[in-house]
Amino acid sequence: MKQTASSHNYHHGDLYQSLLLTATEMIAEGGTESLSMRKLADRVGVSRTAPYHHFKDKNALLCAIAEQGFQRVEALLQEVQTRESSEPLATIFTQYVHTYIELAYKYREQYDLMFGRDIWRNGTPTESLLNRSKQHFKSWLNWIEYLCEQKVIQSGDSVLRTAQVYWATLHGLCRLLNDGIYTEQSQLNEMANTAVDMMLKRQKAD
Amino acid sequence: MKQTASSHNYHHGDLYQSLLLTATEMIAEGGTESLSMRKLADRVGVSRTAPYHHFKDKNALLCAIAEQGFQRVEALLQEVQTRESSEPLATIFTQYVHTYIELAYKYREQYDLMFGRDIWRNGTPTESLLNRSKQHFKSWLNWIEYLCEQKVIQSGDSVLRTAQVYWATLHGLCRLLNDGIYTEQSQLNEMANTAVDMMLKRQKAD
DNA sequence: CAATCAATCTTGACAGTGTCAAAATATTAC
DNA sequence: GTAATATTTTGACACTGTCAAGATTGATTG
Repeated sequence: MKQTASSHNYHHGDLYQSLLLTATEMIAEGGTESLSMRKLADRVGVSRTAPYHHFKDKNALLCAIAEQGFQRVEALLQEVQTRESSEPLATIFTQYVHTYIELAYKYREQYDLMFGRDIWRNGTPTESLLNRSKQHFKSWLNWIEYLCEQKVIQSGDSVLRTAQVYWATLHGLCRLLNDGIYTEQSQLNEMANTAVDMMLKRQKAD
Repeated sequence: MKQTASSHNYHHGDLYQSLLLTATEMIAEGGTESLSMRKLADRVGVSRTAPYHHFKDKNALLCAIAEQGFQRVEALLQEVQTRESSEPLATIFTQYVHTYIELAYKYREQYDLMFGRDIWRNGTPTESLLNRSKQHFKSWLNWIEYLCEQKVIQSGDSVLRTAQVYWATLHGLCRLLNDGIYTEQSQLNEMANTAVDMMLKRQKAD
């Protein structure tokens, strides 16, 4: 009973990709909680336990999705640095902050997953995810170092601490937005500007 | 079959308080996830559904616990303001930041609950919790306003935005710590200092 | 004191969850 | 074609939140 069309009889073909894609969709729709292995399997058209041959765990699946999120923010960071020739650094930094927040909001559920308890407290992050997240912070640190050298942003005693605090600020803003504590996005744009003002090196101070 | 001792035969006495207390303990031990209504009931020595006569929901129970957390931070904020006569404002502010972070770490699981998805996304915050959290931010805002007036901390265009961004920074730091992204507390003390430096009004700037 | 009522607690039940073990099926290698 | 391997399925288990109906108690009447 073989079908010439490459459709789903028994072996699905590329279940791995299908699972990853559909799971990402489901999370985008209703958050991590609305994603159950069983519903996912259903939606992909496969039995309950089939996913377990492609992902060891639900945790592993979540890590894979989070990893894609980190790829995205890393890509943004890289891309933004290529604009250096055409724009002043302060402008680029400002743009980055705004875009980061926009991304975190657009993919809010995935963002929550990336930094949330599901992975970092309940589950255990995959080696792969761990590497990618560390790598991303390293990229951020490098950029901040560069911006400090160029006297674009204000730095305290240690550049490392500065990078940490600035990222904490950025992350804090995103969480505020995502957790619905300040729901209005208009407010958040202003907040982002205030934050940027705080970070940028001032020309003069009275 | 009545017992003279006031112990648990059928009516427990003050189940409400017992539940609240035990649930808080369980959360402190293993986070929100390790708290199930059934295990809680077991531990208190009562049947599965008994808690439902004192808390409408698991959500309601969580909200009650979160509310206690807000009471604690509100108390800290109030207490800190009484020190004004004996210490300079900048010192008080610095102390507050450090204490806030310490509290958030000491009661990390409860802190996560206070600002986490469980309540603000999955569940729906109780009216009572909503009021208390709004009230607390108002207190914070008032204090920041005062500190701005006294030229103790740096302010951007809007005091409201400043209060929001500063709180976001503080909150971001706590999450970094609590989510185990920067596990070492020594680092966090330095980070707190860097953050405070960023907020305090500088005497001179070059 | 006895009887009623409301508060409180229990048992039973249902649908849902993650995931393990064993069996079934398809694909690939020889 | 047969054997080995990869993939999928069915069955099962322990766990979850919570609803409905019944049991037990303490308080409130007469």
